Order: sequence, then structure tokens, then C-alpha cells
Amino acid sequence: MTADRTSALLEDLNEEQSEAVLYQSGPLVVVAGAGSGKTRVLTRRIAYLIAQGVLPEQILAITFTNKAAQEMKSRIYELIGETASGMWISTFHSACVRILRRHAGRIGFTPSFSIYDDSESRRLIELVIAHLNMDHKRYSARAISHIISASKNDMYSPASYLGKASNEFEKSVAAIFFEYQKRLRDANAFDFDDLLLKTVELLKSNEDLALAYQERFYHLLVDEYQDTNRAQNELVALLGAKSQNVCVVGDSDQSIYAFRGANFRNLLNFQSMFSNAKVIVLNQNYRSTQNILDAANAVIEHNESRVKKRLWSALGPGEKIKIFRAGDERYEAAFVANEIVSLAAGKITSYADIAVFYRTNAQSRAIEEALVDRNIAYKVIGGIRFFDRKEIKDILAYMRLIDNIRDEISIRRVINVPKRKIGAKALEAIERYGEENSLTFYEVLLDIDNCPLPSAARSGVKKFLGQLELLRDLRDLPPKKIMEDLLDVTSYREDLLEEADEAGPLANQAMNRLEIIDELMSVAMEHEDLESFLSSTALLSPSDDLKSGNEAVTLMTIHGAKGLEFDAVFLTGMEESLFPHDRAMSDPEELEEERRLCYVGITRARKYLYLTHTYTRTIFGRTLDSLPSRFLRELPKDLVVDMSIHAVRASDTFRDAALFTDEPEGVIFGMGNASAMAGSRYSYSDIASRSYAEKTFTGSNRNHTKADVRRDHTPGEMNPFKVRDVDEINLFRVGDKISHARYGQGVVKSITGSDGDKVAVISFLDHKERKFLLAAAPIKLLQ
DNA sequence: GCATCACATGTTTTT
DNA sequence: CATGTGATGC
Repeated sequence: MTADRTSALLEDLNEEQSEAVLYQSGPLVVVAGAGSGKTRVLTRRIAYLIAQGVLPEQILAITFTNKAAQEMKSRIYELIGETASGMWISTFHSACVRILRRHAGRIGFTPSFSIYDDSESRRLIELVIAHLNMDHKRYSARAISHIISASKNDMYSPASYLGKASNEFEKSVAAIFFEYQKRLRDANAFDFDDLLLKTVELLKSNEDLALAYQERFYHLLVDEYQDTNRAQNELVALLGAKSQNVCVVGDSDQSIYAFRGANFRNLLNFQSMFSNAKVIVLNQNYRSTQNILDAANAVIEHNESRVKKRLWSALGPGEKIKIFRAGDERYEAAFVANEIVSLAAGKITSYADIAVFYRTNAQSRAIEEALVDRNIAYKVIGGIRFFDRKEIKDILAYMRLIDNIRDEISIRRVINVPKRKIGAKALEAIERYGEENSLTFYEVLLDIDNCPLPSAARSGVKKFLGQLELLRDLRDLPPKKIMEDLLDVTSYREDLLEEADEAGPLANQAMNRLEIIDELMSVAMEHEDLESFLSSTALLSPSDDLKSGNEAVTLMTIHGAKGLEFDAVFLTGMEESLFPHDRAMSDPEELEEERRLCYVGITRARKYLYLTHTYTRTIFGRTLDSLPSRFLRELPKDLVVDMSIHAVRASDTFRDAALFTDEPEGVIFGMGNASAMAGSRYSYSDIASRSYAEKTFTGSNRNHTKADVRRDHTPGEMNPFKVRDVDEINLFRVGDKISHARYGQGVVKSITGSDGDKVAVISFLDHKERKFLLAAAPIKLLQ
């Protein structure tokens, strides 16, 4: 390669980055802090390798999500063009599926195996528990599936799990584990964990294959290595054993998936796996302002078990971090929405540069409502996957069966969809017959004439099998064609159309489902063959739904935000028990993971960072007082500005009123937004744009029923303000700006009654009007 | 076998 | 709160 092209690849790289790109061969660890340009390093390194004569086929690049893989692919295409095709850039799971599809026969599966997601695997475990006559209360499928999954992530087989089982419970779990694996095999199916595990197993038990892949993937590059689990780590060890050309990139401070088996020590211990691995550290951050980095550094330094490092930026201090404390989650949401309006009116040109993060998906709702109110386009990433919807699962089950008729879970799912008179009783009879004659579920269906059943159910089964027979002939057609035919053959679409024609509340739902089916159809069109369609739909995650370029604010969990960046970031729900989450607070290791999560959240922001929290929050129907997150306390005071309203903080009801004692430097919330607020008020009832906002909502189809009117203020619960006398009451005039302890800022619309009975109607930021007795309302005049 | 209702139940993060 | 499950009645 010419010196020119090399220097083009190194352009705008710093010394360490260049070193990582150029490092010739042998194991390499790039310890890459947040925003330190690791994707740039990875893509340039790949381009450089190819320029050096490495064939694209010899490169395997592993990313964390399909979305990240897509991103990396397109960036490499930009660098080297078509040469890049032929290179494997995928997630661990997708890569394993590709390998398994080729060699499944070697481990007793066929290439058309099904992939069970969590809910399907749990369903199978339920069946096993019932089959073994175990008490389903004592052995909940949820808990057992957790245990089995964790064991698999640690590479335990049923036998080795039994070996270390020390009590009755664990022995029973082992029994379930054994039967579960048998049923998976009978169904020709892998669960998510098996995709990794069985690939390792395949390569370990077939030296020729191991050698072939070791030679084929002469260069291995793995991103986000801190989030690999044991199986993934072993796979890397296995594939890299011969060439030793393994480059892993990661940041142990950003390890946030321990709950599903990830172990950041895989990154720290990489050198013990590949001795004489070269270590390169990237500490310069190109993303965020120094204030944001200082905040992130300060928080993460509270973790005991970590390797010390400090990010720095050349971008200057930038703005301070804004803290806001709201009465409740609706006010918090109103604040976020208002700030977004004001950001978009000035500092930030596109909604796409703004993101709102939260710890749990359930928190999105209040924020969505506030955004809808202000007519701000948004998209929610995560929550329930598109592919988790009922109708999608039904159709996919049929498509799977066309490929893999032994798939018991899919058979059970659709054998009676549409209705074929095969109910619970019939299924029981089929199971019993199978047990008595040692037949798998599918084998009983083939022998249905001999199975004792009501005749209606028997002919239902025959009808089902007949339809499948018909559909299986279409196996080699494009997935879109298959899907169309199956909708016809099963009358699935017809039934929905009928339902949609009928009047009543169901019609709307049916219409909605038809639309969703159309969406699936367009996904099917992107694939040429059934198996590629099935593989990719099985492995897509909610974050893969993220479409770029949309002019919309992004809402997602902090987990979902990994690897992304935005000009402005709102970290909401910064409260004890929520973030750090209740379930993580008692265990120091889990608490440190929460802190890493916080670190990840903070470092997503380029320029503007907001941290918000509330006085009270309603979770699962209960309203609870909330305390500020300990992570807020860990922020150096000189980096933050408190935008909360003084009146609210004066309350002695709240134990932590002294958390931020500095005078706020910023304007009291709302002042800067007055015009924006007035503007949005008129667009509130704009139905057309509202439905746009809902359309952009890609995650689920939750309806936006406004949360019902809030219960009236309960005396004593939160009334930090004393009862007023007549003189004080008379200070309030129509048009006055006030702030309310719970609902925040508002304007007095009218006052009726006299003296101590005066009642004010106040309009709040959420555009709702509420009535208050002036003598007692927890409000305070502003200005 | 299926629809409907009441109740309970469990709720972090996700490849 | 919202979803799922279980019991009841048709």
C-alpha cells in the first residue's frame, strides 16, 4: 500500500489511536474510554488490514448489537467500498447462527433449527415443569429459566450442574434442565444461550472445524469486550488460538450487563488468555465537554473495584450540568419537554440530537405524554420489541414451522390459531399419548388417528397439518411470498379483515394488527430466503429498531444508550431505589454496576447534560416519596447548576432539602421558556401532529390514554406551606405566576369566593387546570 | 371449548 | 398499573 493511503487512514487520529490501527499482528487490547474514538480505531484498523493485503473473508468483527454492526459496515464501506463485502461483521449471536446453520448436523440438529427467545424458552420450561409433575408455584418457570440461563452463561451442562447441585431444589432444577435440553433437541431448537454454547461445543468437539475457522478468521476484532460472558470469552479464545490476531476493545467502566452473565474481568484478564498482548489506552475524549467528563470521572471514582483512569477533553469546560427537582414524574416530564422546546429554539437544531434516558422502560410514559402535549416528535427505543407482538409471533411461528416442523413451541402457539377446536383438553390428550408411546409432540400429530381425541379436535389437527403441508411446499420461495400465502391459507388475514369491518372497539385493534402485519411484510421483502429472514428476526433487539435521521427526540433506557451520543442528554429519575435500582442497592457489586450505568449515561452527552429527579413518584399505582440519587451527591458542586424552584426546596417535609444549598445560578425554571410555552399551548389540540408523534413511536403500541386526573392533594402528605391569613390570600391576583409544590409552575386563571374561602383556578405547565383553596394550597407567588 | 370476569401477581436493565 | 392467570359460566 502506498504511504499516501496509510496516512489518509491515520488522518485525524492521535498517537495512541494510530498505534492501535497500525499494530501489526498478535493480541491487542484497546482500553477505550467513553467517546475516545474506538469505533474510528476499529474501522480504520480493518481498512488498514485490508490495505495490507488481508482478505475481507479473513476478518471477523464482532459488535454488541446488530445496529452497531450495521453502523460499522457502512463506515467501512465508506473507507474501502465494495471490498468490504465478504467480511463478517455481526454480533456474537448472529455469527454463531451462521456457523451453526452450516454444521448443525454435527451436533444432532438440522440446519433449519429454530431460535427460541426468552419467552419461548420460558414456555418450554413451563411445559417441562408440568411434564415432570412439579409444583409450578415452587418451581416458577421464570426463576428456573433464570438459573438455567445463568448456568449456561457459565458453561454448565445439565450434567455438570447436577454435579454441583447441593440440595433438593438444585437437584430438581437439574432434572428440569436435563428435560429442557432434551425437548429443545426434539424441537430442533436452540435458545439464545445455546447459540453461543453449542457453537463452542461444536468447535471443541470437531477439531477440523475449529482449525478451519481459526484459519479463516485470521483477524478477530471484538468491540465492547467488557460485556462478554464466559461462553463468548471462550469462543474468542478458541477462534484466536492459532493466529493470535485478536484485537479486543472495551472499557471496564462501561460494563453494564453483569446481570446477564457479562464479566468485565474478561477484558482485564485478556492478557492472561493471550500472553504478551499489547495494551493501548485511549483516554482522550472527543465527544464531551470537560465539565461533563469531570462529572463522569467524579461519579465513577466512587467505585472500589476498577482500574483508575481519567478522561480528558480538548473541547473546553462547556456549560454546567443542570439539575432539576420536580414535584412528581409528570412535572419532571413537563420540565424535560419544556427544556427540549427551548433547546430546539436555540442551541440545538434538530430533535434528533436530543435524548431522554431513564432507568426503567416504565418511566417513558410520563415523558411521552409531556412530549405529545408539546407536539414534539419522539421515538421510543426498547420496551417491547416489534417482534414480540402477538400477531407477529403468530406469523413467525408459521414461518418457522415451514422451515422446521418439529418446533414444538411454534406448533403449540398456532395449532389453534385461527381456531380449530383444539383446546387445552385436546392438547393434554396429545401430551399423554406422547408420554405413553415415547413420541415427541410432532410425532403424535402424525399418528393422530390413533390418539384418543374428540372427533372435532382430531379433524382440527388434520386441517392444521394439511395447511402446513401445503405451506411447506413454498419453503424455497421468497419470504414475502410465503408470508402472503400463509395469511391466505390459514385465513389469518381474512379473519382480521372481518373483525375490522365489524363495528365496536375490536375493529380498531384489528386494523392496527393489519398494519403491523404490513410492517412485517416489508421486513420480509428485505430477505431473499426464509432462513435468513428467520435468523435476523430472531436476533433483532429493540435498539436495532433505531432508525437514524429521524427528526425526533430519542427516548430509551440507559442500557439502550450504550455506544450512542447526543448533543443534549436528559437523565431522568435520578432517585434512590430507581437509580440505583432497589434490587441493586444491597449488593456492592450490583451497586457498582449501577454506578457504571450512570457513568455510561453521563458520557453520552456532548454539550448539555440535565439530571432530573422528583419528590414523589408513582410506581405500580403507589405514590412514594423519593430521595435524590446518591449519584447526584457524588457530583462536584461547582459543576452543577440547580434549576429547581426555591419554594419547593424550602419544604421541611423533605429530609434532604440541604442537598444543593448553593444559590442557583440559572434562571428559575420556566422564565426562559415563556414564549415557547405559549406557542405550544395552541398546538396542543392539533390532532394531526399528535398522531405523528405516535407514529414515530416505534417501540410498542401502548395507547396514550392520559393518566387520570390526579387525586386531590391529601392534607399532611406534603404541605410545607402554612395556612394563610386573609391579607396573604388577597395577595394572589389573576395572571400571577405561582409555583406549586407538586405541579410546579402555573398561572392563576381565575379567583372565586371571598376571604378564607377563595378558590383559585390555576393552569399548569402540563396544560391542566386545577382548583385550589388559596388559604391552604401549597403554592407560592413567584417574582 | 370458549368467553368473560375477578383476582392476584409481579414488575431492572436485554443479546 | 397492566398484564397474566385462574375460576366460573355458557
